[in-house]
Amino acid sequence: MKRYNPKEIEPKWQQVWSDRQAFVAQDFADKPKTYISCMFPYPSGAGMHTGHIFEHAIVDAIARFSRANGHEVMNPMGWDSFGLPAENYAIKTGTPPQETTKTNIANFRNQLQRIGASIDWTREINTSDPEYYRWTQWVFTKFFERGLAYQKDSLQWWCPIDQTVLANEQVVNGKCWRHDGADDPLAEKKNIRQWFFKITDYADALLEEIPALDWPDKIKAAQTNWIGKSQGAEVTFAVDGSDEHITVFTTRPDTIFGATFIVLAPEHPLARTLAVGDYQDAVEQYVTDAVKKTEIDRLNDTKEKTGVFTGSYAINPANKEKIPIWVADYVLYGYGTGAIMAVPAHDERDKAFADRYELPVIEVIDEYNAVIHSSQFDGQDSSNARETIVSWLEELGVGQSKVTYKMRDWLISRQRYWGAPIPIIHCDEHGAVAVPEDQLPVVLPVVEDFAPKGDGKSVLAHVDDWVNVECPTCGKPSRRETDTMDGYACSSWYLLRYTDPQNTESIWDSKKANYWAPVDFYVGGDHAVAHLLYVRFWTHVFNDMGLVNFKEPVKKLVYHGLISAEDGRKMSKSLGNTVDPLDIIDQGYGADALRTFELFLGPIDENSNWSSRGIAGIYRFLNRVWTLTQEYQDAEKSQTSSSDDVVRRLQHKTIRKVTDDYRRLSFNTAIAAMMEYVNDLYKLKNDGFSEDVWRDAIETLLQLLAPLAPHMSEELWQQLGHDTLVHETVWPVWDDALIVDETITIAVQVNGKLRATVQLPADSSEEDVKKAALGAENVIAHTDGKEILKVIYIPKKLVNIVVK
RNA sequence: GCGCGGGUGGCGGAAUUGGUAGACGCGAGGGACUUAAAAUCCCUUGACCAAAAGUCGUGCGGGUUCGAUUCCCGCCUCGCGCACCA
Repeated sequence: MKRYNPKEIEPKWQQVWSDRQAFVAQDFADKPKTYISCMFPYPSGAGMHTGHIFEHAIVDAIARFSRANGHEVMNPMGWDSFGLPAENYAIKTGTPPQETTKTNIANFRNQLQRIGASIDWTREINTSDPEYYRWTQWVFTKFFERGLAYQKDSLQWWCPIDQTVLANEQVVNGKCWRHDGADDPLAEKKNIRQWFFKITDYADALLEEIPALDWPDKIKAAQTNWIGKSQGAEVTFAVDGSDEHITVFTTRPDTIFGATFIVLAPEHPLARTLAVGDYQDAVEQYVTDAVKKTEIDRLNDTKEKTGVFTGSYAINPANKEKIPIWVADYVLYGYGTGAIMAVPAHDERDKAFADRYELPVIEVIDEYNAVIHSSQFDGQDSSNARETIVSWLEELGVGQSKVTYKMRDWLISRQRYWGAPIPIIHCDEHGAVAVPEDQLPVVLPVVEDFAPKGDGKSVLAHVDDWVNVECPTCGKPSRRETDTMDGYACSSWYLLRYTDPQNTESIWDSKKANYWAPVDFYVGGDHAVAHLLYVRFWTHVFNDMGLVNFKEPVKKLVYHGLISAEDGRKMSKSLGNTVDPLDIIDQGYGADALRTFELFLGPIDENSNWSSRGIAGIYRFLNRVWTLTQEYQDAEKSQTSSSDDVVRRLQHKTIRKVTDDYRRLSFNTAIAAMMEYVNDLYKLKNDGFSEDVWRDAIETLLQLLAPLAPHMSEELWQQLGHDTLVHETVWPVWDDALIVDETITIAVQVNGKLRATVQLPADSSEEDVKKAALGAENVIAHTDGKEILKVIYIPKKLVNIVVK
């Protein structure tokens, strides 16, 4: 009898799959298609740990299941290879990111091959490949043409020592992360010209599609929140004794009679100009300090609201009252108009502020939600008053209804080397000019020294022969844009590139994109808003450009949990608690046990922990499948066996259960069902093997198992005499007639408590069942001498006898 | 603070539509095989009880129902996301 040896069979089948090009996806195949993808990885130097393998085990199980169900499956792979770690490594070691990326990709590819992932490697893409980012840049130029890419000044963190822009998370205790000692200066805020994508133009379109997405509610809610649409009004307040006006945004125009002061964000242009007399110095100081705070700091200061009076007053257009104008950092410049009318009676934050600075509070909504102290509007329902007051303000010419979003435009400039260069040339005469399509890609030049020069620019700014070019429009000496694009730009369209990855003429052939996409299953466990919103945004634009005939890129989002280390902490190299998948495979467990085990840990959308003991249980199970198949092959087989009917029934029940579980992506219960099946077959084999029924039972098992443990399934499939791959045979179908049990077990309750179970023929009538239930020994004991009020009958399940 | 999920044996988890709570696995205990061990196979394993019977038991407190892990109300608690968005 052959022994189960994953080390031998796994490389063998990986080679066979590769030789036969078993997973190459055919365009326009004459069968249903399934397009499935994971969120492509950043190829880090550390490689993948067993936590990462979870995602690939899910993808591969779905891909193989779909293939076995007669679908043409595209399961591609690519690399999100631009990013900071490679660049920082280059700064430290001088090794160009191009090189480290290449090495890391080779490592990732090897890991995926060794777990037996059924990937179509002919579609491999890599975001840092010029042939790829050429089209990222092309999209940028199209966005630029459409007014969706634009430059504007924006306040950014700046390190005065390194003379460089800092990301929010690089500011520690108000100082640059590299210079946060006691003597080091505070980081500053500087106005810098940056590139943005106008995602706000698509706020409504993106919001509208959310309800129809087959995505987890959690992600849909997160995106809805992020877009943050709110209906309200803009109201203009005149400044007393001045020509200036302040426009505020409010969602509660019904409370305008209760507005007792105005608050401006510190960044608001009028904050300084409205400061008068003795108040000027304090306002100046407050604004300077506030601008320096990160938004995170402002958040932490929530408990204590601070602000300063400008000395100026505004006129409340509703009641003509003179109300003071304050500056406070609890008002954000980036939202609404950066100014609010404060209604302390009906807003907690305004109340806290009013309490602290002893500002007046006027109630304008009573406990019945009716408007009071509001002149002609008194008595109206507050929600009704929202409309009538806005109409009134409109008539007065000081207000209009207005929709506002929390979402801001997407800042995409990065003063970094390792990214796709923004394809723009700055000309004195023509301003920002897009690099013409026939001059793309703008190839990232190889440099010697990757360290930032301290001027806040990417090192690209110092590659003179790269930077200095002619203006495409007039030919005069001009300079290239030296910022690169946010990595999220590269990942916003890769799912569509997979449909036509080698196209050198256009970003993709629309026929191919429309055939494969949208993605049927997109598997990931991260990026609830950022990437998953950006990829939707780009696809909406592609739809407007006529490049695809759909708006939404992802039909079903499979959002999985994370597998942490055995100690319950997140797996990380620095904690030293990672588990290397290749180690597990090489220890002898093999890839099949690894994959199956990870899917057995629990429901895929929940978090779980790695367990070095648990995998042994799965390995035992696979061994039993192996042994059973060997014993069948080696045994003297008869034509029929006494347990044939039972075997057949179990087989069909298991097909139904496992198929159903796979369809709802409930892999842990599918595995449990197969274990039960194998355990049952183990007992039944003592009755002897019958040739056909057992062959059928075992072949079914191999087919059901193949999406999870493909190597073993192929091997045993071959041993049983097949020369095709497992998935090339049609997925087993169950016969309902064979599943029906001959006897049924009925639970018998008395007053809802289980007192007995009775066995009856499956076709017993309601009367028979009730009779048997009432006649059960222990039931008689509990009903004897009591009045039976009623008998509840649930067919094939239970009888509940209600007694007094 | 708001939003979205969770809380079931020693542990991971199952119960898909309100119908026998604890499938399957891990761990533990016992047995078979073995000179012995590993491996393998079989049995037991929610708590109380010697056992049958019984009682209790799905975070806590109520409710609806013949019947609630499942539905409703009010809490506690853990995780994740967003966070002064007017």
